Formats: sequence, structure tokens, C-alpha cells
Amino acid sequence: MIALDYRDKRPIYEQIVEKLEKLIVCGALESNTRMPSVRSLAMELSVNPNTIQRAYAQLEQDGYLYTIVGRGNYVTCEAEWKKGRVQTVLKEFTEVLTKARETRVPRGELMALFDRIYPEKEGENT
Amino acid sequence: MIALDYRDKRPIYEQIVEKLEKLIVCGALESNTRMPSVRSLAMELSVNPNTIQRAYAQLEQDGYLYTIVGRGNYVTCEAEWKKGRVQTVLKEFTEVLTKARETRVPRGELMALFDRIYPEKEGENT
DNA sequence: TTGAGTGTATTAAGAGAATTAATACACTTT
DNA sequence: AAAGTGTATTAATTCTCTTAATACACTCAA
Repeated sequence: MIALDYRDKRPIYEQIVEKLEKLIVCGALESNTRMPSVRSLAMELSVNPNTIQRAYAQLEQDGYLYTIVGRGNYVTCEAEWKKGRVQTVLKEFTEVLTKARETRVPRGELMALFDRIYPEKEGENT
Repeated sequence: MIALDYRDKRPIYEQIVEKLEKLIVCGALESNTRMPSVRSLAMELSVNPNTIQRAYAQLEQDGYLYTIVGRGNYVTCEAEWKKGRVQTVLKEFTEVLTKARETRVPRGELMALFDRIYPEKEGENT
């Protein structure tokens, strides 16, 4: 299902989270698909079950999985995890904007950046 | 000049950076004021000189201090450190906005947040 | 009901980065 | 030249993060 890179400095669970997230986002793992069990994936990757558990917990936190105790982990429906992604970004956006206001950054400078990065196109959805 | 809190989990140098930054931002330490020497402040706080050195280096990095080797550390002029603060925020703003675009967050949602947090007032400077 | 499967919680060991310290060097001024 | 200043290097230490070991709790099917 996935392969680990031991030259990678980052922790194992983080690599797993990243790869599974990609699989979900790109559609390779469809909604309500059952994920491999904590133990089986741990076996497959030659890793401690807790490491997988941690990765799954993170993915659940991020809205990509849901858990049924005693049964397994499942992929959240697409609309839901997409909503989660948007909300995460909106929260970050709010924080930066608040900080900008406190720093008295002129509104115009922000507007200029906004228009440059997010150009307004004709006939675009909301 | 400042006091340390040993119950605080954060590293000492970070506490020092934060407190000195506040003193500069609030105007208690004026532009071109000479800071205490690395050794004297270390003595005063019963801390290793390298710890102070590190704090000063950070403050220099952030644009609050400038150094003259053999002479001492001095507070940057106000216009300059203010400019640094603004640029830091603008960079963060750019990053979040780029991420938002990648996530396909609708432009309208960002605009709405923007207008709410940064209300446009009549007769305001740029 | 029991056994094999599942996720969960707790505790501890290990590794590695971050922090701080010790010490020597280089520059400026008097 | 001496006393004060910042700087660089190296090492010891602390501490968080990561991973592992192990026991517990729930679900389902035989």
C-alpha cells in the first residue's frame, strides 16, 4: 500500500499520514473504504502498531478517517474531509489577518497581495 | 531590567527575547539606546553569556537590534523595526493565501473574512 | 459464550534535537 | 597594553519527541 523511506528525517508516523492523505485526496482510497487494521498495516511496514495508531489518530483529527471501535478505520466521505481542509485554511487566514491588524499593516498592502495571488476571474463560482 | 520565570517551560533565551521585544515595541527602550553588554546582562540574570548572546542574535535577526563588534548592541531605529514587523506578516499572509488557493477555497469566503476583520473605514490612510 | 479480530490506553525505553555552559578568540577604545 | 565588547567552537546536559511493550475494551461470528 505504501512504502517508508528510512533516509527521511521525519518521523515514521508523519510519513504514513502524508502518504495516506495523498491517497485519499487523489481518490485512490474512496469514501467509506475500510483501512487496513492497525496491526496488519504495522506488520506490513515492520513497525509497531502504536505508530500506525498514531498516524490514524492524526488522520482522524484532520477529518480524513472515522473510527468504529472493534471494527476498524474508514475513509470519511469526500464532502466532509474537503470541508475540513477549507476550514483549516480559513482559521489560519483569520489568525494572520488578526495579527496583521494588530501590527497596523495598511489595508491596501494586503488588498494588493490578495488581488495578485487570488486574481478575480469573470464568471467564476462564488 | 527584566526578570526570568523559572516555572515557564520555554527556554530562557526565548523569554529574554520576548521581554526585550516588548520593551522596544512599547517604547521603553528608545532607538539607538545601547543595550547592556552580553556579560553584564548574563551576570544580572545569573545566566551564561551565550544565552544572552543567543537572545541578542535573535533580536538582531528580527530587526530590533544592530551590533557593532567590540562596542555593543543597540536598538534599531523605530521605522526600521516597524518595517520588519510588517514584512514578516506580509510573508505569512502570502503563504496562507497560496495555500488557500491550492485548497480551492472560494474567493468569496476569504473576501468575507477579510471585510469582517479589516473593515474599510472612510477617510483612512492607504 | 468464547475466541479471534479490532481499536485504545498506559507506561517506559531510546534517540535526537534543543538548550545551556565552558572556553578561547577577535575587535575597539582608552 | 589592558579592560571591555561581541563571536566562534565545542561539549555537556536536559528534555521532548518518537517508538515500543503490554494490557485493556469492544465487536462479531462460530
